[in-house]
Amino acid sequence: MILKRNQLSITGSRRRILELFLRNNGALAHSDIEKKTGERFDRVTVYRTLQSFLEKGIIHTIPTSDNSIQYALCKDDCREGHHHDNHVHFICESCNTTICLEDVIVPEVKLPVGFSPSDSQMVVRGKCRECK
Amino acid sequence: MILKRNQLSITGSRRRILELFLRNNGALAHSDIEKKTGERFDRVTVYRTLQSFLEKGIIHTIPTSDNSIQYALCKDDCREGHHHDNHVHFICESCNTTICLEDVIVPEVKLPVGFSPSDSQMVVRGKCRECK
DNA sequence: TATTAAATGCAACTCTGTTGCAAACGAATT
DNA sequence: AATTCGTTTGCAACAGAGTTGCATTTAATA
Repeated sequence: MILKRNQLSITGSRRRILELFLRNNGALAHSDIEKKTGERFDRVTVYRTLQSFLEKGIIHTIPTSDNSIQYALCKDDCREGHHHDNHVHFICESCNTTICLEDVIVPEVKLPVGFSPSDSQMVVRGKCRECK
Repeated sequence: MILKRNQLSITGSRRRILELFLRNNGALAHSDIEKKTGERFDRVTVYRTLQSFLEKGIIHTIPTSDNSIQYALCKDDCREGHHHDNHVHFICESCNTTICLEDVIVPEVKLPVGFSPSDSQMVVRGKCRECK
């Protein structure tokens, strides 16, 4: 709630979707959100809400190999446009949850000559704490 | 050509698509393949061809943040189901090519207690050799 | 070259994401 | 509390990506 003061006007869908993220400590895909809000909002509204959360730096995206984008809350020190989500993401093969490992930062790698990196993503698959 | 002897019957689309991968030293998305084959094959055929290449371990997928799956040739020592594509992938922000950095292997990371990893993916964005 | 299982193309469909526009709503003001 | 104004929402319509069933064609074998 207080979070939203930062930037955006308070509307039903934004409140509801933000609450979802706060309660759920893992990443959510668009389809998860549609399901969990119980079809109370139009698909388009959900898309646009996620879009504005992204722009404001409230959430970040996690690429997955199965072509579904996952969204997760950013830490407080993320500001508009300027993300610090340089942590590793974990996808559990059993329960299929995507978890931000905030304390595990993406290691640097030495690239071949000529390549200059600007951003690195790392996704680890396996079994999570609960499913092990 | 010889590659295909390994597993699958030789058909027009498979030959054509495999050639594409061999000539193109970067990853290809489904749409790239449709374009580059000049609409000579049905969309469905392209999907099914990629599907069977994946199953046989001829190609592997690379997750990207923009929700498009990239496909790239595997090294020869990939066998059915058992992939060794533990290398870093590079996506150029200028020319938008995805490149397999075969020589850069994904580093290990220390996970929190309880998490057991089975597979790691790492994608680096930036400027490639040509665009720098 | 005849046979058979596999691969292809087509049609139809679902799912995901986008855009334009009118109606509804939130926030600030009076 | 009512008014105003810019933002947000929902709807309809659309575009693209991917899937499935089925009839036809084709590759590999004998």
